[in-house]
Amino acid sequence: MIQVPRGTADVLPGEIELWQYVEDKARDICRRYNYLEIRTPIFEHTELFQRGVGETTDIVEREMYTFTDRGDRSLTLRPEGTASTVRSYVENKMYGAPQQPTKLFYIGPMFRYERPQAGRMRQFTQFGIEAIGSHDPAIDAEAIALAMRFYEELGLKNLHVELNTLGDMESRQAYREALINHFTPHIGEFCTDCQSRLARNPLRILDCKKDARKEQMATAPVLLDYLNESSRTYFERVKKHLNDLRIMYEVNPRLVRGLDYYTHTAFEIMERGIGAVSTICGGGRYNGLVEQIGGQDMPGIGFAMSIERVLLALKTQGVELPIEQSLDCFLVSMGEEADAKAFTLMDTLRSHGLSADKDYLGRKMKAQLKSADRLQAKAVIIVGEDELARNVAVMKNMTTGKQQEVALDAIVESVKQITEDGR
RNA sequence: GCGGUCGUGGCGAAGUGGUUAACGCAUCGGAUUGUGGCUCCGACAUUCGUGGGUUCGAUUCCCAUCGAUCGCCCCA
Repeated sequence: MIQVPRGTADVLPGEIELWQYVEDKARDICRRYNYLEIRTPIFEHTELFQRGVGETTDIVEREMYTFTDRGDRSLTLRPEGTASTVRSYVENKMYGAPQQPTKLFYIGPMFRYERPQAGRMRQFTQFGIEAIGSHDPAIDAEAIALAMRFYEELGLKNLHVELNTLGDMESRQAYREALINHFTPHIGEFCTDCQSRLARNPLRILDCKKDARKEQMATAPVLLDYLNESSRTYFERVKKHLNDLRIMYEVNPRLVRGLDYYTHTAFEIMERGIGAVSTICGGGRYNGLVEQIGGQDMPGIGFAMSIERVLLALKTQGVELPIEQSLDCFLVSMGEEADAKAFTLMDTLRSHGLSADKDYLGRKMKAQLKSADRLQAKAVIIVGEDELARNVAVMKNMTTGKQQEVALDAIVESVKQITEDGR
């Protein structure tokens, strides 16, 4: 038997309704915050991610689905959405549009070659936003507010925002060097992971659980001391805007996001209980990225969240989304002629906007009623030979169980009456 | 990339080196010859992820492989 590839999954009827609800909610929230949807290709030139995400990141070093096409081009299934969005922004000269900043959102599949576990798939779906072209700290706060409102309206609780600043490029660079100088003399005592982090991303060493008690950890330089004045005030203003919006957050100086392009604001939204991974949303500011990808020097901020993890969080929190799926009308028929009549009646109902179905397995009346019940049909129309002869049908209200004869040319109204009663 | 656990009908789940692989749910049929949700009766795996090995014999033991799951790394 051929199975789905590892780390991928089918979303079947019964679950797809949850996806649709969550995606509809995302689109509605974005509409209110005036972010417009963009769809970019699912694969891009490999170079885009190498430059955009960063050569030394785990994503680029070991997680990309890269292949060569028949034209000998190196292409990669997108591992995240920001690089593609920024590429499109530059390529389509969106910076020239009259309305700035450019505020975009996307929902779509991303791909990373990893060992699957709870909340981590090789193909997963991200909902993300990007605001490109503004230095205003308020827009950083807006991004976080948008995400939080989205969760709130879905019914998620007990989320917390972790916030940090990485400073501008200058501050970040200075801090990075300070860390390297600090750890290098003792790196032999650290775990192998940390040893590799030293060159790649020394900020990550601070995050290590194994080496957390080492003396060098306690004495390590603190990022705050390396922030220049403008980076510091920027962070203060982001926090003030969040306070103004009454969004609770916790400053976590150890929050270091893995992608190379982040500057200034970095944040994660966490939810305990969806497995080993509790980050439901991650984002931050990327002031160097647009230029890195070949555009002008334009600031940007965005976040991405995985729909899979949102769904997991909803499940672990026991949130019931208001999804109703029921059929307006099920047609039950006995005999060949009546069956043909039911078929055309059904078509009439459908043409009037009602949902309707019938049996196609030649089953008995009892079984047909059972189908109607299982489909949660609000109304059932029963047509047999003698009703047919008199141009009527039995109209049954499945909620009350009551039934009465109705003229065939009045069934649309009759079904509508029943479906509207149910509301 | 590393480590743990697991893989029996549509789903859940027992089981044993030896000639019939429990049970529950679901499904279908009947009791109820034109009426659902309850009840009762009946039907439903030549087969135990796949491939190979050990054995007189394997679903049960061994190896490999694929997959699931949990954790590490990292991330959404």
